[in-house]
Amino acid sequence: MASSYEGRWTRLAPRRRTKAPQKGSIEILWGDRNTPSRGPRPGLSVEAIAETAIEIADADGLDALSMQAVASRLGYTAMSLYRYVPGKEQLVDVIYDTAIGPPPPAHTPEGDWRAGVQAWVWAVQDVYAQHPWLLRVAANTPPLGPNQLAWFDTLLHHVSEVGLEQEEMLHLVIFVSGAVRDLARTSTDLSESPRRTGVPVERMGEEYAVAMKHLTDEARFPTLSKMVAADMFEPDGNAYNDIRPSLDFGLQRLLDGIDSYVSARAR
Amino acid sequence: MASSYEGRWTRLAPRRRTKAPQKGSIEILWGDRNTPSRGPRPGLSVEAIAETAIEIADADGLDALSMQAVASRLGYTAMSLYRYVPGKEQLVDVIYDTAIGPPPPAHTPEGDWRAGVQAWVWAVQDVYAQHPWLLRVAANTPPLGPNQLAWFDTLLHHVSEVGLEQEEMLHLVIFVSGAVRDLARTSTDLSESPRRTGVPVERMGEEYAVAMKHLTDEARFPTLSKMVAADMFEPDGNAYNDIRPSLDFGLQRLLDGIDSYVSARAR
DNA sequence: CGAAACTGTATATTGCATATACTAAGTTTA
DNA sequence: TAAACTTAGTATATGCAATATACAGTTTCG
Repeated sequence: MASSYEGRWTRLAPRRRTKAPQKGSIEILWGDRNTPSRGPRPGLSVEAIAETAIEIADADGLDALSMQAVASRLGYTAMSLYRYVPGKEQLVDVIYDTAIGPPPPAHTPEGDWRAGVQAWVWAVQDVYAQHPWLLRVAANTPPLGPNQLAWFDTLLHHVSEVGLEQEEMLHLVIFVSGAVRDLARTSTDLSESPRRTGVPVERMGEEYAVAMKHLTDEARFPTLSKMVAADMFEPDGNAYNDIRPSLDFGLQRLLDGIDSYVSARAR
Repeated sequence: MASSYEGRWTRLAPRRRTKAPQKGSIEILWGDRNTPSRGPRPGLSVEAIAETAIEIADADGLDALSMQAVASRLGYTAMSLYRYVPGKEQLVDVIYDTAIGPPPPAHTPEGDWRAGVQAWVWAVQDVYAQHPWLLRVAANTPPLGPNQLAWFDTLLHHVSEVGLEQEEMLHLVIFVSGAVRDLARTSTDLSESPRRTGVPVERMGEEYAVAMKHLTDEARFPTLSKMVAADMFEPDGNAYNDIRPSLDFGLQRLLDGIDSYVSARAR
Protein backbone atom coordinates (compact mmCIF):
# COMPACT_ATOMS: atom_id res chain seq x y z
CA MET A 1 0.00 0.00 0.00
CA ALA A 2 1.81 3.01 1.16
CA SER A 3 -0.42 5.92 1.08
CA SER A 4 -0.94 9.24 2.69
CA TYR A 5 -4.14 10.46 3.95
CA GLU A 6 -6.17 13.47 3.09
CA GLY A 7 -8.08 15.50 5.54
CA ARG A 8 -10.37 18.40 5.56
CA TRP A 9 -7.74 20.78 6.70
CA THR A 10 -4.64 20.38 4.73
CA ARG A 11 -2.33 21.78 7.22
CA LEU A 12 1.35 21.42 7.12
CA ALA A 13 2.65 22.53 3.79
CA PRO A 14 5.06 19.86 2.67
CA ARG A 15 7.82 20.42 5.14
CA ARG A 16 8.89 17.17 3.55
CA ARG A 17 12.33 17.14 2.21
CA THR A 18 13.60 14.03 0.57
CA LYS A 19 12.53 11.78 3.36
CA ALA A 20 14.87 9.86 5.53
CA PRO A 21 15.60 6.32 4.39
CA GLN A 22 13.60 5.06 7.32
CA LYS A 23 11.56 1.97 7.59
CA GLY A 24 8.34 2.58 5.73
CA SER A 25 4.84 1.28 6.15
CA ILE A 26 5.43 -1.67 3.87
CA GLU A 27 8.18 -3.02 6.03
CA ILE A 28 6.02 -2.54 9.09
CA LEU A 29 3.04 -4.21 7.49
CA TRP A 30 5.01 -7.17 6.28
CA GLY A 31 6.48 -7.71 9.69
CA ASP A 32 10.05 -6.64 9.15
CA ARG A 33 10.09 -5.84 12.83
CA ASN A 34 13.50 -5.84 14.44
CA THR A 35 12.99 -6.60 18.10
CA PRO A 36 15.98 -5.39 20.03
CA SER A 37 17.00 -6.99 23.25
CA ARG A 38 18.73 -4.10 24.92
CA GLY A 39 16.83 -1.21 26.50
CA PRO A 40 13.64 -0.97 28.55
CA ARG A 41 10.59 -3.08 27.80
CA PRO A 42 8.40 -1.35 25.19
CA GLY A 43 5.04 -0.33 26.58
CA LEU A 44 3.47 0.16 23.22
CA SER A 45 3.36 -1.67 19.91
CA VAL A 46 2.51 -0.81 16.36
CA GLU A 47 -0.58 -2.96 16.75
CA ALA A 48 -1.85 -1.11 19.78
CA ILE A 49 -1.16 2.22 18.15
CA ALA A 50 -2.87 1.21 14.93
CA GLU A 51 -5.89 -0.13 16.76
CA THR A 52 -6.32 3.08 18.67
CA ALA A 53 -5.81 5.16 15.56
CA ILE A 54 -8.51 3.21 13.77
CA GLU A 55 -10.89 3.73 16.66
CA ILE A 56 -10.36 7.44 16.48
CA ALA A 57 -10.72 7.62 12.72
CA ASP A 58 -13.85 5.48 12.78
CA ALA A 59 -15.43 7.58 15.48
CA ASP A 60 -14.49 11.09 14.45
CA GLY A 61 -12.94 10.93 11.03
CA LEU A 62 -9.45 11.33 9.74
CA ASP A 63 -9.46 14.96 10.79
CA ALA A 64 -9.61 13.94 14.40
CA LEU A 65 -6.72 11.55 14.06
CA SER A 66 -3.64 13.19 15.50
CA MET A 67 -0.55 11.80 17.11
CA GLN A 68 -1.68 13.62 20.22
CA ALA A 69 -5.07 11.95 20.19
CA VAL A 70 -3.68 8.47 19.69
CA ALA A 71 -0.98 8.85 22.28
CA SER A 72 -3.11 10.37 24.97
CA ARG A 73 -5.77 7.74 24.54
CA LEU A 74 -3.03 5.22 25.22
CA GLY A 75 -1.69 7.19 28.14
CA TYR A 76 1.55 8.27 26.48
CA THR A 77 3.00 11.40 24.98
CA ALA A 78 2.73 12.11 21.29
CA MET A 79 6.44 11.73 20.78
CA SER A 80 6.47 8.23 22.15
CA LEU A 81 4.70 7.00 19.04
CA TYR A 82 7.71 7.88 16.96
CA ARG A 83 9.56 4.99 18.51
CA TYR A 84 7.16 2.65 16.71
CA VAL A 85 6.14 4.48 13.59
CA PRO A 86 8.33 6.81 11.56
CA GLY A 87 5.61 9.41 11.13
CA LYS A 88 1.95 10.04 10.81
CA GLU A 89 1.95 9.28 7.13
CA GLN A 90 3.24 5.79 7.70
CA LEU A 91 0.80 5.30 10.53
CA VAL A 92 -2.04 6.09 8.18
CA ASP A 93 -0.61 3.63 5.69
CA VAL A 94 -0.57 0.98 8.35
CA ILE A 95 -4.10 1.55 9.54
CA TYR A 96 -5.29 1.56 5.95
CA ASP A 97 -4.23 -1.98 5.36
CA THR A 98 -5.23 -3.02 8.84
CA ALA A 99 -8.72 -1.57 8.62
CA ILE A 100 -9.64 -3.08 5.28
CA GLY A 101 -8.88 -6.45 6.78
CA PRO A 102 -8.85 -9.66 4.79
CA PRO A 103 -11.37 -10.11 1.96
CA PRO A 104 -14.27 -12.47 2.54
CA PRO A 105 -13.56 -15.97 1.29
CA ALA A 106 -14.56 -16.42 -2.34
CA HIS A 107 -17.14 -19.12 -1.82
CA THR A 108 -19.24 -18.43 -4.86
CA PRO A 109 -19.88 -21.44 -7.05
CA GLU A 110 -16.83 -22.08 -9.16
CA GLY A 111 -17.43 -20.64 -12.60
CA ASP A 112 -19.95 -18.05 -11.56
CA TRP A 113 -17.57 -15.17 -12.01
CA ARG A 114 -20.42 -12.74 -12.20
CA ALA A 115 -21.64 -13.54 -8.73
CA GLY A 116 -18.07 -13.48 -7.51
CA VAL A 117 -17.39 -10.01 -8.82
CA GLN A 118 -20.64 -8.74 -7.39
CA ALA A 119 -19.97 -10.25 -3.99
CA TRP A 120 -16.55 -8.66 -4.02
CA VAL A 121 -17.95 -5.27 -4.91
CA TRP A 122 -20.51 -5.27 -2.15
CA ALA A 123 -17.97 -6.50 0.32
CA VAL A 124 -15.64 -3.59 -0.41
CA GLN A 125 -18.58 -1.29 -0.30
CA ASP A 126 -19.26 -2.54 3.19
CA VAL A 127 -15.71 -1.99 4.29
CA TYR A 128 -15.82 1.57 3.00
CA ALA A 129 -19.06 2.14 4.84
CA GLN A 130 -17.48 0.90 8.02
CA HIS A 131 -14.34 2.99 7.69
CA PRO A 132 -15.26 5.99 5.56
CA TRP A 133 -11.91 7.60 6.19
CA LEU A 134 -10.29 4.96 3.98
CA LEU A 135 -11.61 6.90 1.04
CA ARG A 136 -9.60 9.94 1.91
CA VAL A 137 -6.26 8.25 2.01
CA ALA A 138 -4.17 8.88 -1.07
CA ALA A 139 -2.25 5.93 -2.43
CA ASN A 140 1.49 6.24 -2.75
CA THR A 141 1.86 3.00 -4.60
CA PRO A 142 -0.37 0.48 -6.29
CA PRO A 143 -1.65 -2.15 -3.85
CA LEU A 144 1.15 -3.54 -1.68
CA GLY A 145 -0.16 -4.12 1.83
CA PRO A 146 -0.97 -7.72 2.73
CA ASN A 147 -4.70 -7.16 2.95
CA GLN A 148 -4.74 -4.97 -0.10
CA LEU A 149 -3.01 -7.68 -2.05
CA ALA A 150 -5.49 -10.22 -0.74
CA TRP A 151 -8.46 -8.18 -1.95
CA PHE A 152 -6.69 -7.62 -5.24
CA ASP A 153 -6.03 -11.32 -5.61
CA THR A 154 -9.61 -12.23 -4.80
CA LEU A 155 -11.08 -9.97 -7.44
CA LEU A 156 -8.52 -11.16 -9.95
CA HIS A 157 -9.50 -14.70 -9.13
CA HIS A 158 -13.13 -14.08 -10.04
CA VAL A 159 -12.17 -12.14 -13.12
CA SER A 160 -9.78 -14.84 -14.23
CA GLU A 161 -12.73 -17.10 -14.90
CA VAL A 162 -14.17 -14.74 -17.47
CA GLY A 163 -11.89 -15.52 -20.34
CA LEU A 164 -10.07 -12.25 -20.78
CA GLU A 165 -6.47 -11.58 -21.62
CA GLN A 166 -4.37 -10.86 -18.57
CA GLU A 167 -4.06 -7.22 -19.48
CA GLU A 168 -7.80 -6.94 -19.87
CA MET A 169 -8.30 -8.60 -16.52
CA LEU A 170 -6.24 -5.89 -14.94
CA HIS A 171 -8.16 -3.19 -16.75
CA LEU A 172 -11.41 -4.61 -15.52
CA VAL A 173 -10.18 -4.92 -11.97
CA ILE A 174 -8.91 -1.37 -11.94
CA PHE A 175 -12.11 -0.05 -13.46
CA VAL A 176 -14.42 -1.93 -11.14
CA SER A 177 -12.55 -1.15 -7.97
CA GLY A 178 -12.32 2.48 -9.00
CA ALA A 179 -16.03 2.71 -9.61
CA VAL A 180 -16.96 1.24 -6.24
CA ARG A 181 -14.48 3.41 -4.56
CA ASP A 182 -15.70 6.62 -6.03
CA LEU A 183 -19.34 5.86 -5.50
CA ALA A 184 -18.63 5.03 -1.90
CA ARG A 185 -16.65 8.20 -1.62
CA THR A 186 -19.46 10.31 -2.96
CA SER A 187 -21.75 8.68 -0.52
CA THR A 188 -19.62 9.27 2.54
CA ASP A 189 -18.61 12.75 1.43
CA LEU A 190 -22.25 13.69 1.47
CA SER A 191 -23.09 11.96 4.68
CA GLU A 192 -20.13 13.55 6.42
CA SER A 193 -20.85 16.99 5.10
CA PRO A 194 -22.99 18.00 8.08
CA ARG A 195 -19.88 17.71 10.22
CA ARG A 196 -18.22 20.20 7.91
CA THR A 197 -20.94 22.57 6.85
CA GLY A 198 -23.20 22.44 9.84
CA VAL A 199 -26.22 21.78 7.70
CA PRO A 200 -28.13 19.02 9.46
CA VAL A 201 -28.68 15.82 7.51
CA GLU A 202 -32.41 16.18 7.62
CA ARG A 203 -32.31 19.47 5.77
CA MET A 204 -29.71 18.57 3.16
CA GLY A 205 -32.10 16.81 0.83
CA GLU A 206 -34.65 19.56 0.95
CA GLU A 207 -32.05 22.27 0.47
CA TYR A 208 -30.61 20.53 -2.53
CA ALA A 209 -33.99 20.10 -4.15
CA VAL A 210 -34.85 23.73 -3.62
CA ALA A 211 -31.50 24.92 -4.90
CA MET A 212 -31.80 22.78 -8.00
CA LYS A 213 -35.23 24.15 -8.77
CA HIS A 214 -33.89 27.67 -8.47
CA LEU A 215 -30.71 27.20 -10.39
CA THR A 216 -31.51 24.93 -13.29
CA ASP A 217 -32.46 27.44 -15.89
CA GLU A 218 -34.16 25.76 -18.81
CA ALA A 219 -32.12 27.47 -21.47
CA ARG A 220 -28.82 26.94 -19.74
CA PHE A 221 -29.32 23.38 -18.51
CA PRO A 222 -31.95 21.90 -20.80
CA THR A 223 -31.59 18.24 -19.93
CA LEU A 224 -31.00 18.79 -16.28
CA SER A 225 -34.01 21.04 -15.92
CA LYS A 226 -36.20 18.32 -17.37
CA MET A 227 -35.01 15.98 -14.68
CA VAL A 228 -35.60 18.58 -12.04
CA ALA A 229 -39.09 19.04 -13.39
CA ALA A 230 -39.58 15.29 -13.14
CA ASP A 231 -38.72 15.54 -9.44
CA MET A 232 -35.61 13.45 -9.78
CA PHE A 233 -33.84 15.52 -7.16
CA GLU A 234 -36.49 15.56 -4.52
CA PRO A 235 -35.22 14.46 -1.12
CA ASP A 236 -36.69 11.01 -1.41
CA GLY A 237 -35.58 9.26 -4.54
CA ASN A 238 -32.60 11.49 -5.24
CA ALA A 239 -30.06 9.06 -6.62
CA TYR A 240 -27.29 10.79 -4.68
CA ASN A 241 -28.88 9.86 -1.39
CA ASP A 242 -28.17 6.21 -1.87
CA ILE A 243 -25.59 5.33 -4.45
CA ARG A 244 -26.13 1.60 -4.22
CA PRO A 245 -28.71 1.43 -7.00
CA SER A 246 -26.34 3.38 -9.22
CA LEU A 247 -23.51 1.04 -8.36
CA ASP A 248 -25.69 -1.94 -9.07
CA PHE A 249 -26.96 -0.60 -12.35
CA GLY A 250 -23.53 0.37 -13.58
CA LEU A 251 -21.99 -2.88 -12.50
CA GLN A 252 -24.68 -4.98 -14.16
CA ARG A 253 -24.27 -3.14 -17.46
CA LEU A 254 -20.51 -3.40 -17.23
CA LEU A 255 -20.66 -7.13 -16.63
CA ASP A 256 -23.15 -7.51 -19.47
CA GLY A 257 -20.69 -5.72 -21.67
CA ILE A 258 -17.86 -7.96 -20.54
CA ASP A 259 -20.01 -10.96 -21.28
CA SER A 260 -20.76 -9.95 -24.82
CA TYR A 261 -17.15 -8.90 -25.36
CA VAL A 262 -15.90 -12.32 -24.40
CA SER A 263 -18.50 -14.25 -26.32
CA ALA A 264 -17.99 -12.07 -29.38
CA ARG A 265 -14.33 -12.90 -29.33
CA ALA A 266 -15.03 -16.57 -28.81
CA ARG A 267 -16.57 -16.58 -32.27
CA MET B 1 -20.88 21.96 -5.34
CA ALA B 2 -20.10 22.97 -1.91
CA SER B 3 -17.27 20.84 -0.89
CA SER B 4 -14.41 20.79 1.45
CA TYR B 5 -11.00 19.89 0.49
CA GLU B 6 -8.77 17.17 1.66
CA GLY B 7 -5.10 17.47 2.11
CA ARG B 8 -2.26 15.31 3.01
CA TRP B 9 -2.06 16.62 6.47
CA THR B 10 -5.42 16.82 7.99
CA ARG B 11 -4.61 19.39 10.47
CA LEU B 12 -7.08 21.28 12.48
CA ALA B 13 -9.34 18.89 14.19
CA PRO B 14 -12.86 20.03 13.58
CA ARG B 15 -12.90 23.17 15.61
CA ARG B 16 -16.17 23.49 13.71
CA ARG B 17 -19.17 24.07 15.79
CA THR B 18 -22.46 24.43 14.07
CA LYS B 19 -21.15 26.91 11.57
CA ALA B 20 -22.32 30.45 11.38
CA PRO B 21 -25.16 31.10 8.97
CA GLN B 22 -22.78 32.93 6.70
CA LYS B 23 -22.88 33.26 2.98
CA GLY B 24 -21.63 30.01 1.56
CA SER B 25 -19.80 29.09 -1.59
CA ILE B 26 -23.00 28.55 -3.53
CA GLU B 27 -24.10 32.11 -3.04
CA ILE B 28 -20.67 33.33 -4.01
CA LEU B 29 -20.54 31.17 -7.10
CA TRP B 30 -23.96 32.18 -8.27
CA GLY B 31 -23.14 35.84 -7.89
CA ASP B 32 -25.19 36.75 -4.88
CA ARG B 33 -22.61 39.43 -4.34
CA ASN B 34 -23.81 42.41 -2.36
CA THR B 35 -21.62 45.31 -3.37
CA PRO B 36 -21.74 47.95 -0.71
CA SER B 37 -21.15 51.58 -1.54
CA ARG B 38 -19.89 52.88 1.75
CA GLY B 39 -16.36 52.02 2.85
CA PRO B 40 -12.99 52.00 1.14
CA ARG B 41 -12.55 50.62 -2.33
CA PRO B 42 -11.87 46.88 -2.10
CA GLY B 43 -8.42 46.02 -3.28
CA LEU B 44 -9.23 42.39 -3.75
CA SER B 45 -12.05 40.32 -5.19
CA VAL B 46 -13.22 36.77 -4.91
CA GLU B 47 -12.10 36.29 -8.49
CA ALA B 48 -8.56 37.48 -7.85
CA ILE B 49 -8.34 35.39 -4.73
CA ALA B 50 -9.69 32.32 -6.48
CA GLU B 51 -7.34 32.76 -9.41
CA THR B 52 -4.33 32.97 -7.14
CA ALA B 53 -5.50 30.03 -5.08
CA ILE B 54 -5.83 27.94 -8.22
CA GLU B 55 -2.33 28.90 -9.31
CA ILE B 56 -0.95 27.76 -6.01
CA ALA B 57 -2.89 24.50 -5.97
CA ASP B 58 -1.92 23.76 -9.56
CA ALA B 59 1.72 24.42 -8.90
CA ASP B 60 2.23 22.86 -5.50
CA GLY B 61 -0.87 20.93 -4.60
CA LEU B 62 -3.66 21.47 -2.17
CA ASP B 63 -1.24 21.08 0.71
CA ALA B 64 0.52 24.23 -0.30
CA LEU B 65 -2.70 26.21 -0.48
CA SER B 66 -2.96 28.31 2.64
CA MET B 67 -4.63 31.60 3.34
CA GLN B 68 -1.14 32.90 4.02
CA ALA B 69 0.14 31.76 0.69
CA VAL B 70 -2.74 33.22 -1.26
CA ALA B 71 -2.71 36.52 0.59
CA SER B 72 1.00 37.09 0.46
CA ARG B 73 1.14 36.33 -3.22
CA LEU B 74 -1.43 39.08 -3.63
CA GLY B 75 0.43 41.42 -1.32
CA TYR B 76 -2.07 41.31 1.52
CA THR B 77 -2.35 39.75 4.94
CA ALA B 78 -4.05 36.42 5.44
CA MET B 79 -6.88 37.99 7.37
CA SER B 80 -7.80 40.31 4.54
CA LEU B 81 -9.15 37.35 2.59
CA TYR B 82 -11.86 36.86 5.15
CA ARG B 83 -13.53 40.02 3.89
CA TYR B 84 -14.25 38.19 0.66
CA VAL B 85 -14.59 34.56 1.58
CA PRO B 86 -16.03 33.22 4.81
CA GLY B 87 -13.29 30.66 5.29
CA LYS B 88 -10.88 28.37 3.61
CA GLU B 89 -13.45 25.70 3.08
CA GLN B 90 -15.63 27.99 1.03
CA LEU B 91 -12.63 29.21 -0.89
CA VAL B 92 -11.87 25.66 -1.89
CA ASP B 93 -15.46 25.22 -2.96
CA VAL B 94 -15.20 28.28 -5.12
CA ILE B 95 -11.97 27.29 -6.80
CA TYR B 96 -13.36 23.84 -7.40
CA ASP B 97 -16.13 25.10 -9.60
CA THR B 98 -13.92 27.75 -11.12
CA ALA B 99 -11.13 25.38 -12.05
CA ILE B 100 -13.28 22.78 -13.72
CA GLY B 101 -14.53 25.52 -16.00
CA PRO B 102 -17.32 25.02 -18.50
CA PRO B 103 -17.62 21.69 -20.30
CA PRO B 104 -16.59 21.53 -23.93
CA PRO B 105 -19.51 22.09 -26.31
CA ALA B 106 -21.29 18.87 -27.18
CA HIS B 107 -20.66 18.93 -30.90
CA THR B 108 -20.80 15.26 -31.56
CA PRO B 109 -23.17 14.20 -34.31
CA GLU B 110 -26.68 14.22 -32.97
CA GLY B 111 -27.64 10.70 -32.08
CA ASP B 112 -24.16 9.40 -31.51
CA TRP B 113 -24.52 9.22 -27.78
CA ARG B 114 -21.65 6.84 -27.51
CA ALA B 115 -19.19 9.29 -28.96
CA GLY B 116 -20.70 11.98 -26.80
CA VAL B 117 -20.21 10.09 -23.59
CA GLN B 118 -16.67 9.21 -24.54
CA ALA B 119 -15.81 12.78 -25.42
CA TRP B 120 -17.19 13.88 -22.10
CA VAL B 121 -15.19 11.31 -20.22
CA TRP B 122 -11.92 12.26 -21.81
CA ALA B 123 -12.65 15.92 -21.33
CA VAL B 124 -13.14 15.47 -17.58
CA GLN B 125 -10.09 13.32 -17.49
CA ASP B 126 -8.17 16.22 -19.00
CA VAL B 127 -9.49 18.63 -16.44
CA TYR B 128 -8.44 16.33 -13.64
CA ALA B 129 -5.02 16.01 -15.16
CA GLN B 130 -4.71 19.78 -15.29
CA HIS B 131 -5.90 20.31 -11.73
CA PRO B 132 -5.13 17.13 -9.82
CA TRP B 133 -6.07 18.73 -6.53
CA LEU B 134 -9.71 18.66 -7.63
CA LEU B 135 -9.68 15.00 -6.80
CA ARG B 136 -8.95 15.63 -3.17
CA VAL B 137 -11.84 17.93 -2.53
CA ALA B 138 -14.70 16.26 -0.70
CA ALA B 139 -18.17 17.16 -1.90
CA ASN B 140 -20.58 18.61 0.60
CA THR B 141 -23.52 18.42 -1.74
CA PRO B 142 -24.33 16.84 -5.06
CA PRO B 143 -23.36 19.07 -8.00
CA LEU B 144 -24.51 22.66 -7.47
CA GLY B 145 -21.87 25.03 -8.78
CA PRO B 146 -22.57 26.58 -12.18
CA ASN B 147 -19.81 24.74 -13.96
CA GLN B 148 -20.54 21.53 -12.17
CA LEU B 149 -24.13 21.73 -13.27
CA ALA B 150 -23.03 22.44 -16.81
CA TRP B 151 -20.87 19.32 -16.93
CA PHE B 152 -23.68 17.38 -15.35
CA ASP B 153 -26.13 18.67 -17.92
CA THR B 154 -23.83 17.87 -20.81
CA LEU B 155 -23.37 14.26 -19.81
CA LEU B 156 -27.07 13.91 -19.17
CA HIS B 157 -27.68 15.31 -22.61
CA HIS B 158 -25.63 12.60 -24.26
CA VAL B 159 -27.14 9.93 -22.08
CA SER B 160 -30.64 11.14 -22.78
CA GLU B 161 -30.27 9.93 -26.35
CA VAL B 162 -29.74 6.36 -25.27
CA GLY B 163 -33.30 5.46 -24.46
CA LEU B 164 -33.08 4.87 -20.73
CA GLU B 165 -35.54 5.73 -18.02
CA GLN B 166 -34.71 8.95 -16.26
CA GLU B 167 -33.65 7.15 -13.15
CA GLU B 168 -31.38 4.88 -15.14
CA MET B 169 -29.88 7.88 -16.83
CA LEU B 170 -28.89 9.23 -13.46
CA HIS B 171 -27.45 5.90 -12.41
CA LEU B 172 -25.35 5.79 -15.52
CA VAL B 173 -24.15 9.34 -15.12
CA ILE B 174 -23.21 8.77 -11.51
CA PHE B 175 -21.44 5.54 -12.33
CA VAL B 176 -19.51 6.91 -15.27
CA SER B 177 -18.42 10.09 -13.61
CA GLY B 178 -17.41 8.14 -10.54
CA ALA B 179 -15.31 5.75 -12.54
CA VAL B 180 -13.42 8.50 -14.37
CA ARG B 181 -12.93 10.31 -11.16
CA ASP B 182 -11.44 7.43 -9.32
CA LEU B 183 -9.21 6.33 -12.11
CA ALA B 184 -7.91 9.86 -12.44
CA ARG B 185 -7.43 9.95 -8.70
CA THR B 186 -5.42 6.77 -8.68
CA SER B 187 -3.29 8.17 -11.40
CA THR B 188 -2.54 11.47 -9.72
CA ASP B 189 -2.13 9.88 -6.31
CA LEU B 190 0.66 7.80 -7.73
CA SER B 191 2.27 10.57 -9.70
CA GLU B 192 2.20 12.87 -6.69
CA SER B 193 3.55 10.28 -4.34
CA PRO B 194 7.19 11.25 -4.86
CA ARG B 195 6.38 14.59 -3.30
CA ARG B 196 5.15 12.72 -0.25
CA THR B 197 7.40 9.72 0.05
CA GLY B 198 10.56 11.05 -1.45
CA VAL B 199 10.87 8.08 -3.75
CA PRO B 200 11.78 9.51 -7.15
CA VAL B 201 9.39 8.76 -10.00
CA GLU B 202 12.02 6.89 -11.94
CA ARG B 203 12.45 4.35 -9.21
CA MET B 204 8.80 3.83 -8.31
CA GLY B 205 8.04 1.40 -11.11
CA GLU B 206 11.09 -0.69 -10.42
CA GLU B 207 10.49 -0.74 -6.70
CA TYR B 208 6.92 -1.83 -7.15
CA ALA B 209 7.88 -4.63 -9.48
CA VAL B 210 10.53 -5.88 -7.10
CA ALA B 211 8.23 -5.67 -4.10
CA MET B 212 5.51 -7.57 -5.92
CA LYS B 213 7.91 -10.32 -6.86
CA HIS B 214 8.96 -10.64 -3.25
CA LEU B 215 5.55 -10.46 -1.68
CA THR B 216 3.22 -12.41 -3.90
CA ASP B 217 3.51 -15.81 -2.41
CA GLU B 218 2.02 -18.39 -4.70
CA ALA B 219 -0.05 -20.12 -2.06
CA ARG B 220 -1.36 -16.96 -0.55
CA PHE B 221 -2.05 -14.98 -3.71
CA PRO B 222 -2.49 -17.58 -6.43
CA THR B 223 -3.99 -15.45 -9.16
CA LEU B 224 -1.90 -12.43 -8.47
CA SER B 225 1.31 -14.38 -8.46
CA LYS B 226 0.51 -15.68 -11.91
CA MET B 227 0.22 -12.15 -13.14
CA VAL B 228 3.44 -11.23 -11.48
CA ALA B 229 5.07 -14.17 -13.17
CA ALA B 230 3.68 -12.93 -16.46
CA ASP B 231 5.49 -9.63 -15.83
CA MET B 232 2.27 -7.65 -15.65
CA PHE B 233 3.74 -5.39 -12.99
CA GLU B 234 7.03 -4.61 -14.61
CA PRO B 235 7.73 -0.88 -14.80
CA ASP B 236 6.78 -0.65 -18.44
CA GLY B 237 3.35 -1.98 -19.10
CA ASN B 238 2.13 -1.88 -15.53
CA ALA B 239 -1.50 -0.88 -15.92
CA TYR B 240 -1.25 1.43 -12.93
CA ASN B 241 1.28 3.60 -14.70
CA ASP B 242 -1.26 4.82 -17.19
CA ILE B 243 -4.87 4.31 -16.29
CA ARG B 244 -6.22 5.50 -19.63
CA PRO B 245 -6.32 2.07 -21.22
CA SER B 246 -8.21 0.78 -18.19
CA LEU B 247 -10.62 3.66 -18.39
CA ASP B 248 -11.12 3.05 -22.08
CA PHE B 249 -11.63 -0.67 -21.68
CA GLY B 250 -14.08 -0.29 -18.83
CA LEU B 251 -16.00 2.44 -20.53
CA GLN B 252 -16.31 0.50 -23.79
CA ARG B 253 -17.64 -2.56 -22.01
CA LEU B 254 -20.01 -0.46 -19.97
CA LEU B 255 -21.39 1.24 -23.05
CA ASP B 256 -21.70 -2.12 -24.78
CA GLY B 257 -23.70 -3.29 -21.82
CA ILE B 258 -25.91 -0.23 -21.95
CA ASP B 259 -26.45 -0.85 -25.63
CA SER B 260 -27.62 -4.38 -25.19
CA TYR B 261 -29.71 -3.43 -22.20
CA VAL B 262 -31.60 -0.85 -24.20
CA SER B 263 -32.06 -2.99 -27.26
CA ALA B 264 -33.14 -5.95 -25.15
CA ARG B 265 -35.83 -3.82 -23.65
CA ALA B 266 -36.87 -2.51 -27.05
CA ARG B 267 -37.96 -6.01 -27.89
C1' DC C 1 -19.35 67.61 8.90
C1' DG C 2 -20.06 63.47 11.39
C1' DA C 3 -21.99 58.92 11.72
C1' DA C 4 -22.14 54.60 9.55
C1' DA C 5 -20.24 51.10 6.76
C1' DC C 6 -16.62 49.17 5.17
C1' DT C 7 -11.37 47.48 4.11
C1' DG C 8 -7.23 45.91 5.66
C1' DT C 9 -3.96 45.06 9.67
C1' DA C 10 -2.05 43.54 14.11
C1' DT C 11 -2.19 40.37 17.45
C1' DA C 12 -3.41 36.36 19.88
C1' DT C 13 -5.21 31.64 20.33
C1' DT C 14 -5.22 26.93 19.49
C1' DG C 15 -3.97 22.72 17.10
C1' DC C 16 -0.76 20.21 14.70
C1' DA C 17 3.75 17.30 13.28
C1' DT C 18 7.97 16.60 14.55
C1' DA C 19 13.23 17.77 15.71
C1' DT C 20 16.33 17.60 19.58
C1' DA C 21 18.13 16.79 23.95
C1' DC C 22 17.50 14.29 27.90
C1' DT C 23 16.28 10.70 31.72
C1' DA C 24 15.72 6.23 33.06
C1' DA C 25 15.63 1.29 32.30
C1' DG C 26 17.21 -2.66 30.68
C1' DT C 27 21.34 -5.77 28.40
C1' DT C 28 25.84 -7.02 27.30
C1' DT C 29 30.47 -7.42 28.20
C1' DA C 30 34.85 -6.53 30.34
C1' DT D 1 29.75 -6.71 39.35
C1' DA D 2 30.33 -2.49 37.18
C1' DA D 3 30.84 0.09 33.18
C1' DA D 4 29.30 0.58 28.41
C1' DC D 5 25.77 0.37 25.38
C1' DT D 6 20.86 0.52 23.73
C1' DT D 7 16.55 1.60 23.93
C1' DA D 8 11.78 3.72 25.72
C1' DG D 9 9.54 7.47 26.95
C1' DT D 10 9.50 12.56 28.10
C1' DA D 11 10.16 17.59 27.94
C1' DT D 12 10.67 21.28 25.26
C1' DA D 13 10.80 24.00 21.29
C1' DT D 14 9.93 25.25 16.38
C1' DG D 15 7.22 26.47 12.66
C1' DC D 16 3.03 26.55 10.20
C1' DA D 17 -1.85 26.65 9.91
C1' DA D 18 -6.92 28.73 10.43
C1' DT D 19 -9.17 32.13 12.29
C1' DA D 20 -11.25 35.23 16.36
C1' DT D 21 -11.05 39.90 17.90
C1' DA D 22 -10.00 44.58 18.27
C1' DC D 23 -8.59 48.36 15.82
C1' DA D 24 -6.99 52.06 12.31
C1' DG D 25 -7.81 54.16 8.23
C1' DT D 26 -11.22 55.17 4.15
C1' DT D 27 -15.30 56.27 1.79
C1' DT D 28 -20.06 57.67 1.36
C1' DC D 29 -24.51 59.16 2.87
C1' DG D 30 -27.51 62.08 5.57
